[in-house]
Amino acid sequence: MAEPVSSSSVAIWRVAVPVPLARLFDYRAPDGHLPSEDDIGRRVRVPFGTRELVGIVAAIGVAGADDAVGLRDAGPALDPTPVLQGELYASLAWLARYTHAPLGEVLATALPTALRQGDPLPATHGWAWRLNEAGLTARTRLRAGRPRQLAEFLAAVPGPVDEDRLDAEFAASDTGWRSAARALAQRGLAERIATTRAAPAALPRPGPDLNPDQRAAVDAVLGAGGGFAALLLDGVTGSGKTEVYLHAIADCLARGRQALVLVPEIGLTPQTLARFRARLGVPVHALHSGLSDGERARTWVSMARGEARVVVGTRSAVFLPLPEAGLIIIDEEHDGSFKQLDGIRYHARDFALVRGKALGVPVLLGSATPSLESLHNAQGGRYRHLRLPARAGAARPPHVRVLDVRKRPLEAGLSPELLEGVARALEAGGQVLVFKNRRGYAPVLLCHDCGWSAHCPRCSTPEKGTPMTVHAAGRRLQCHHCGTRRPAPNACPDCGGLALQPQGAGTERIEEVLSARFPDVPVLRIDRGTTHGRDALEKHLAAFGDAPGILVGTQMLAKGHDLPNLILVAVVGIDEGLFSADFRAPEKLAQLLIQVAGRAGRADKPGQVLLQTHHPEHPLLLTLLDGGYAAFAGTELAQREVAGFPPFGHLVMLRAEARQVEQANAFLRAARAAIDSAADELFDPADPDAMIELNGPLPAPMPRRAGYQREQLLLSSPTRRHLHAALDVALPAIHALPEARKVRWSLDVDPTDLY
DNA sequence: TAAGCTGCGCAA
DNA sequence: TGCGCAGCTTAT
Repeated sequence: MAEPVSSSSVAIWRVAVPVPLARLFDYRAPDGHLPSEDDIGRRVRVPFGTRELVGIVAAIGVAGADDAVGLRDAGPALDPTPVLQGELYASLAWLARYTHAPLGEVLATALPTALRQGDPLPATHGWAWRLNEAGLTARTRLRAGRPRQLAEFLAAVPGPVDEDRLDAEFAASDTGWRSAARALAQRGLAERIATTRAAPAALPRPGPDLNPDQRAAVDAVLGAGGGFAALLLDGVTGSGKTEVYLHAIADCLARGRQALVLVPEIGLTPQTLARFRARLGVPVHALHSGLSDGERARTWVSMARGEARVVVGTRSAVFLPLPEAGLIIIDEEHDGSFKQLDGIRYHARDFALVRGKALGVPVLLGSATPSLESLHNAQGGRYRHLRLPARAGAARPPHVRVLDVRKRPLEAGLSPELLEGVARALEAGGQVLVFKNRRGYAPVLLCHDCGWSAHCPRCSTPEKGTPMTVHAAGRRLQCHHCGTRRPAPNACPDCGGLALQPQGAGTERIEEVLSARFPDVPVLRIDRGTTHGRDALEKHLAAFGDAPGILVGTQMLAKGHDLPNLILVAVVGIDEGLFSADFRAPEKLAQLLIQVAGRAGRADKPGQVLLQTHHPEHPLLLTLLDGGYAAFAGTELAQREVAGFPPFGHLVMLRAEARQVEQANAFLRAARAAIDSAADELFDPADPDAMIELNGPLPAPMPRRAGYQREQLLLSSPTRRHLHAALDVALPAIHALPEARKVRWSLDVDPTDLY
């Protein structure tokens, strides 16, 4: 591979630099360096303008001395071997092409912050504890207690004991072993020593027996024979998806392979980790935003070295190296947090599938409410569809009752029937969850007599205007999309009735009303206002306990911490979700309703769900109640097909923001012209799917944010290929537009939210 | 994107 | 003449 470099030629590194420029930059490699394919993927510090940046060698070359004259010198490579290589490097290069983002930015995004900044690779050795001579003799004289218990354990196990093993061994204790170890060390009885960490052998502990459905699902994963397969595990809440994961991971570990589990941001709780750790018998690494840069880099590197075997992580964990990959799991695959909304706008679930295919390992997507994309793929035979219909144990699904609240007197949006239901549940000694997906202010002005609600005259989809938000104690209406304001009408424009009311309060007002009405029980509000930080939700819920009480909150409550005594879920304020302009709103609402309803009655107590609405005849609700999520998905997919929306059509969103609307608009008009001409150039009359539809420029649903005017241009096509081909042609021209200098713009392939 | 130009308006 | 700053150019 290495070519001799004569004195008249120099080795060139073509470096991917983390700047928004879609090209590589050439540097001279250090004197005497023999260019090698092994350079690709190594980090290198390079001068860039007046700055110095850390880039990744993306290609190598040799130049004659004359050609190299204009080139600057790269610093020495920061790594002896590539940090990004093999499948990961290739998949990231694919991602750069797919997202139309510069390779340097994509590669930088994939690296943990510490490595991105050029820090040396962290040591990944582990620590272990052992008793010294003094400890061995003194241990029997120790007082009963945690240090004594630890000393006995260290004495009973031959050799030093890894901290990971101690973590697993003492996982159940609330105090842990670390303070005990410190106490022993202080008395000179025990010592901590560094260990080189080989890949540990798995010692899984048996879990509960699998039911036939779970067994079949596990067999399907194992039946993939270690090759690529996409499997959709479609299982209702409480049907035991995690057990399937654990068995599949245990098998993966037994084959000496690594497993990666992606979970939504809210799903990575200490309880989840504890369950994985207790069962798998190997260290389970967590990767999430709450960790320090150092910890993230350590996990990344130990995965690259094959030392770490299992990682449970959020979105960015999809960038972990998997040199000995065996299995990738995406839990709650429908969850919106897998899509990155700024920077490199990747979708972790979709990228995980790309990686699984490249790695030749099964990818297991789990959800009680699968995304329509995944269901469509399952129906088309691209994914294996695995179902877990039964709830584990004897628990029955909750009974759902719709409360038609038209013409009913409401207090903070709560009907008498709902309040009565709450009272009865509390009297029965149970807990109640009141779910309201808005906090802060009244989101709609609604006619109590006929169901009319105020819509913005200037913002609309083809079918329906967007609801206006009530401000100033009901005196004013404001559109959150375009900023339009007008006084609230006194009478309903539809029926002339005078029963116009700001509809529903946010969670705060609901909390207030419920506290006043039920002063004898705790009322706990859970939303982004009261609950932020990693473990805040778990802590709140743990403190809430099992005694009768009321939880009020937003979608944060749809997940997390099992509440065995929760016997009533009351859902209020979903009406605005029924009429949202976003084409994904029905899907999100259906998923949310199913998820939150699934929280009721998990133990042996039957659960009840009260669904309060002004639109009891809304097709979404009827379909969902009648046929469940599967029926909803069927009708919704049919509508998506008619509208040409995903998964039948493919979208790309071009967004622009500027101080003046006209600047954003001018840029998008010019971009549209560039895309139009690219599409014309590529148009093949023999291929009717080749057409690209352009929609815009239009104001973004939230047209003004932080002082910037935001406009957008939506591209859609029945096939991805044509969309990408047109963008490949048009984007260099768009980058070069004079109008582009006056705006901040971005491209979002497969946008999940159209704003 | 971020740093460093250039050219202009303005105060002295 | 010296400054602040907006608007541009440029990155190997």
